[in-house]
Amino acid sequence: MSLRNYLFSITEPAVLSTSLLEDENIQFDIPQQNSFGDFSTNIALLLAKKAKTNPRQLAQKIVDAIKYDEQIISKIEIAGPGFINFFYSSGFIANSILSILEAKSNFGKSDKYSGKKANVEFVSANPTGPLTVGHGRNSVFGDTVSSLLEWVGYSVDREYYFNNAGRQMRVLGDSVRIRYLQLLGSDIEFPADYYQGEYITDIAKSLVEEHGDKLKEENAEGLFKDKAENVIFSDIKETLGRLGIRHKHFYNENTLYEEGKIKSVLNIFSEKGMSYEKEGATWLKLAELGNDQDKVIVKSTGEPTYRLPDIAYHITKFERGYDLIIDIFGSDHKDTYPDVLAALKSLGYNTEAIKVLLHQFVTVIKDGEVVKMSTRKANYVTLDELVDEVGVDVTRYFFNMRSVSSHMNFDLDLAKKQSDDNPVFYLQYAHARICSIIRNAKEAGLESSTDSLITLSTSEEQSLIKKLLLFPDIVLFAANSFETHKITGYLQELAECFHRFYTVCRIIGSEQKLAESRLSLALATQIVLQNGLTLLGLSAPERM
RNA sequence: GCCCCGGUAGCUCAGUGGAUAGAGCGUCGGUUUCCUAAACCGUAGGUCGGAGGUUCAAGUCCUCUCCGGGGUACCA
Repeated sequence: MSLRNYLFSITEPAVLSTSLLEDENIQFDIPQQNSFGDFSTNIALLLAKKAKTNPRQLAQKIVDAIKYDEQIISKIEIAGPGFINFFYSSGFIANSILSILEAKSNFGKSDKYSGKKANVEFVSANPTGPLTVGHGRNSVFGDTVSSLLEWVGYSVDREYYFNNAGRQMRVLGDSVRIRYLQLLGSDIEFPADYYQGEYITDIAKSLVEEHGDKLKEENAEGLFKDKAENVIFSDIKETLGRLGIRHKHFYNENTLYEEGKIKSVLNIFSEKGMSYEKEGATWLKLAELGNDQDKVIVKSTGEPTYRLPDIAYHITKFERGYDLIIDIFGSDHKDTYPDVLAALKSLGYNTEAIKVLLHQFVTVIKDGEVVKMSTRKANYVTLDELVDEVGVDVTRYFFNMRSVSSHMNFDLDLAKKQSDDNPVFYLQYAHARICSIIRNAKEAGLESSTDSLITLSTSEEQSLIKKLLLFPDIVLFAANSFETHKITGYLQELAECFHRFYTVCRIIGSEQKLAESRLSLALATQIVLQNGLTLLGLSAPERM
């Protein structure tokens, strides 16, 4: 039982006994100041009005009714306007690290959602060019959210949705074709709105090498497009692979056409009277569903707009039996998904199961200037270049350390310059330090023991243990809110607690029982650091 | 016009309606006969964009407003 759960178990009956608890949830916060205890609740402040009494009197009444184990809780105080502050006994805290040492790599995991299936769709960039730093945020965040969900029991399928047909891809194929002709000496002009990137020329070069001038009469959509798609897609997968990201499914939009799912959705809309024809196009009655206005789902050219396959695609996710469906988009998709959700809802699907997580844009700053990202204009910094410069760990850490709702500034020069002094190294260093202690202890013949954990009583030791015990709560909280930056923030605080402990509390050379206990504490810290780093997809180095 | 996100220390950003608003980097100063100084300790730095309101309590919730970003297609 976590520390928080124990408090709930003793406090709820006490509050109930005052006959005041109805729908109020008892919250336990960790106060900023140690003098306010290990945990604090404001329940008396919230219920005072209902109880027609003042908060402090009510708090006293509740405290009097709390039955607790004095081995666990050392004291309960009322403070300020009516807070109830709980102090755990230091012996109980110290012995709690047993749970960490026993759980090992499972510490922090829970089975809260076991048996549930989740689908997390992310990256989903069409194969028109290399992944950029902008895609990096989506990729890393999506992968980490997936891991978080796995840690709380979900079975997670990572999915990549792509489209290798349509106008974009025609332009891509034609871009390669024109570069190919230019390489063969043609003075044909390269249109300004075609893909300007150098990778296009590279692909054209390899075609020249493979086929000579035999492709002069080929059209854009055949070999040129296919070659471009294959090369680009394998680059994308390689980049993701470097970051440790592997999708289980690559879902091709084309499948929806081949399997008749587009037609079938169209038929349903038509049968239900949800669509109509106007000016040669097919419109969906979104206004009736509470959205701003009706939107086109099939253009007058006969081509569907993106909404139609998106709807059909999400239907397949429901059909595939997912309990939780997560879509990770950049903020530029803000106005597209409400249409899809409204349509799905009207078809009887439970759209509560769909969570659309929008992340704000990454502003890349290079040489002191903002880089305006555009694949078409070849004005971008690729994700590969970023990984080359700062490494996998820094890249993953950086994209996970900010709330996704915040616009992120990514100063490349700074990231490079600070790579020796980066926050990720701070916590990796804590891990390496522990590994070093373990090596030295072995040499000195010191073995860890949990027989006298009660000797861990200094404020540095106690703070560290309390921080360690918090990990499962943080994981669950982060998973429920899909916030990976809660994990990076927590690990940062944990490393800080450890470094302080390390500075003040010597292990090897201390009195035997104390040394054994402190070594146990170091081992427990190593477990939590390693688990946290693993969850984020970062390495836990043994030496630095 | 309308919709979404942001505005908190010099910079980048945390901050469950709670007690004296925090961290990292940068400033300035200190710590090493001792398990890794990629560390630790201290210092300075704030009208939480602005104005109203709700509340015992507002950086946090509501209204209005200013600034920056994104969107508002028969593009995706």
